[in-house]
Amino acid sequence: MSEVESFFKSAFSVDNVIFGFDGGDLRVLLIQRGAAPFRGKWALPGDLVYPNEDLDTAAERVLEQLTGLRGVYLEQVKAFGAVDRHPLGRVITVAYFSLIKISNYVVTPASFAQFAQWHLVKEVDELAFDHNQILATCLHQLKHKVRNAPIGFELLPPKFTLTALQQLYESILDLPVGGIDKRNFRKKILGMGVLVEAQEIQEGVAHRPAKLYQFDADRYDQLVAGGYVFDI
Amino acid sequence: MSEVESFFKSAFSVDNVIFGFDGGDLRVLLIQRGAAPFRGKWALPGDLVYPNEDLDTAAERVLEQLTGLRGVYLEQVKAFGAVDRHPLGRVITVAYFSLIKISNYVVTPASFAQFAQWHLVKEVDELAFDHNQILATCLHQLKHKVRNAPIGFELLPPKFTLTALQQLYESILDLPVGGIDKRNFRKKILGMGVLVEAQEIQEGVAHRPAKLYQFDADRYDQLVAGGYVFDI
DNA sequence: TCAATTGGTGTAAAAATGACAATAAGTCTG
DNA sequence: CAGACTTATTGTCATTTTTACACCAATTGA
Repeated sequence: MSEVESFFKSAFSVDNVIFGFDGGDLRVLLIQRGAAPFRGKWALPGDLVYPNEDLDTAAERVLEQLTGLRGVYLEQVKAFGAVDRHPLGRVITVAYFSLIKISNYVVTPASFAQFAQWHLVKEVDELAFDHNQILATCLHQLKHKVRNAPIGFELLPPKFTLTALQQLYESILDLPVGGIDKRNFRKKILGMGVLVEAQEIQEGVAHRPAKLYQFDADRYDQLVAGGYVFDI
Repeated sequence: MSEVESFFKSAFSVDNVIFGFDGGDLRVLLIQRGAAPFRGKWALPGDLVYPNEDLDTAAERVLEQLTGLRGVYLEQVKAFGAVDRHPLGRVITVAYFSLIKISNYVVTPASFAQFAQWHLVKEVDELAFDHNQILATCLHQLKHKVRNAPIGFELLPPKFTLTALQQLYESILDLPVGGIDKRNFRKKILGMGVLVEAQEIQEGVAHRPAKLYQFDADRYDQLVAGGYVFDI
């Protein structure tokens, strides 16, 4: 075997850290492994990358196989390449994270998974491989991203209240309830000019109904084109 | 060949984007390839990762082989994994960037390179593989990082003038000369409390000599431990 | 000594942030 | 239907941060 050939003995995988939000809590989608190694352990949904498949395409495929979902926010975080991270050989993995609204999707476990389940991020226990480390890195990235890009809005219904939006940020950023000042939050978010009133009010609540707002993507794109940087 | 085996036909490499500063300009270290593919083309210094070598270790090795340098700032950026990015097979590469002071190192080209040379970042032409894309991504990362971590100081002599420091930021951030207000810059950087006066002044200049300052790493670590976030 | 060059400094206006509490609009219960 | 309950909505003031801006100081060299 030539020296060059000895290098072509490796594989790579993608691991998706799919964060989900259900209206109150930040969760992450885990599968219970149905095959060795780590059979029975919870793990991030990942898969080997096909030889003729781009990395980004592979990440989209895994996401779609697990959630039936296309076109959501999906971003590469980084590669994890410790020599001994996979017991069966040299496998580098590339981590992606995405963020979806749990209620929009029915999770359909892939063949290599016995179960797929949404776990509270705060209660995740020991995972297979180096997945705890990957999760931690992606969680850090998520917190950074949610503050610097308008990705949070996709987790809410198209029309939402400002209180719901505030609670979403408090949940993802792991702040106590009310950790953000309500008046200052409203001043800031409305001051951005990317929300428009839906001209409707909340229904079915046993108290004063709140106004509903919508995210104005066109307006946001305009602002970005003019150099605007989202920051909350 | 089993299905699993068919996946272990890939290789990975690291490509280092080594930014250097020579007192005035931001440069990047490129090699001229001495072997196919892309023989004769300029490329980022990279190498295949040994089968029993961690990714981070490989990046450090490549950096050391090219510059004789250890212990400098080195950070993974992301993986690049388009199917056709390498003409000889499926090779994913993981990009790292580092930042060094050009005058500190003598570049010693590795075997696969005919020449290694510092190129002005602004004048880099067409590179081998997808290296233009990698360079662009790393440059973006560098600009972000230099604003949020005190990595710029390592590019200057241990004792430096505030004007030199300001010019360094202007150069890396691609701002016009004087693009940063001198008074505001000094107020901000001195207000951080991470610079101490060296109690010396500049010598050999045909004008009023400037005070020299030093970066106080201990003080910076203290501040970080207390929650301080570098931001310029 | 004077011209040339770069070093060093303060202030005021504007903008952003952060702290803080009372009234409004509904539902529900008795 | 009155009163209790719950959440929605709104503004001000003090503080901090940011930005814009111009003159005198120190040295070299002709």
